[in-house]
Amino acid sequence: MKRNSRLSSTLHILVHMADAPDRALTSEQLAGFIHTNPVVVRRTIAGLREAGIVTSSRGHGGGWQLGRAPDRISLAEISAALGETLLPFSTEPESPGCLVEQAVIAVLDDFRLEAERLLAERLSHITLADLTADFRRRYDLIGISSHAV
Amino acid sequence: MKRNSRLSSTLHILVHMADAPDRALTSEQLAGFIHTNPVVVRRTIAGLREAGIVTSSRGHGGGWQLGRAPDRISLAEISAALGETLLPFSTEPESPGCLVEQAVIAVLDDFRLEAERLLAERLSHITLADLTADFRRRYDLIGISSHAV
DNA sequence: CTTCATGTAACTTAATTAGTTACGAATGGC
DNA sequence: GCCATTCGTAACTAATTAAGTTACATGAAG
Repeated sequence: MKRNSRLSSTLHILVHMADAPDRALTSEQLAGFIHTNPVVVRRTIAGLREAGIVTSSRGHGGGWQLGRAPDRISLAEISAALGETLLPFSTEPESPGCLVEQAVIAVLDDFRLEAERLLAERLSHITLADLTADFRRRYDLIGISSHAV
Repeated sequence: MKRNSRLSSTLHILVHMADAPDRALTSEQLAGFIHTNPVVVRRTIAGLREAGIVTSSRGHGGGWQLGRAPDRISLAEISAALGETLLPFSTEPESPGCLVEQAVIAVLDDFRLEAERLLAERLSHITLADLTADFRRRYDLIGISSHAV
């Protein structure tokens, strides 16, 4: 799993879970999808469990399942549950007392606040169901073209 | 200089340059403002020179100056010249051929495209002149309150 | 009571970036 | 011409962060 791909890797995993709603998938299986380690998976999606996006169970037949219907799980919630920041830049003071820095940070924080609100709003309209629908569309297309050839 | 503070550090530097339009500031002086090394400064703002945002000159009296008026330098240009990404997540394929991944990346890239357009648009309306104005406002306020006490 | 699975701590490894040293190339003052 | 100054850049070191790994305790199912 690459450095900044926690969101896409997690979505990948979740779509697989949405695609097998009847059974629990183990961290080992999930790790296989994104070519990583079961422990990394458990660590990564631990926050999703706390947010109710997924549930986990131990022992025989245990593993991971969605906590609710895919159309009620938005990318905004997923991103937040992963603890991801939507904007990459920091605005922590490094020279407290410097008025130039204060001005810079004030403007940047204003922008950040507005931007994060905007991005979260947009992400809240994209659900896991949209992703699985897109996946199925691709799946059907491949099926058709395979027949055609 | 902290890890994700390249944008705010660069803005800090640029406001100082805008505040001294008559003379060139050396990388050493600029480094002092953000508590780092002259070489780090030169490296960081090298891209701004290529973008025409700043100019540099060597030798006696050399150093850095703004390449044009502060009200014609937007945060969008600065951010771009720094090579900063506006969104932090990666969408590079790690399992080429996996339809689930393709669906995830397609949706995420759509979002990214739209989001980057939006953020850049907003950043293009904030100029260095806005930052210096904010700085001067703070400066005057402190002056007044100092007098009052 | 054995097997399978998660939960989590602790450690190792890899990648990235800041910081540093060093030196070459311009530039301007004398 | 020569020297001080300043950038440009390469090469190296150090610090930080996140992934990967190992190990083991906990709990559930048969």
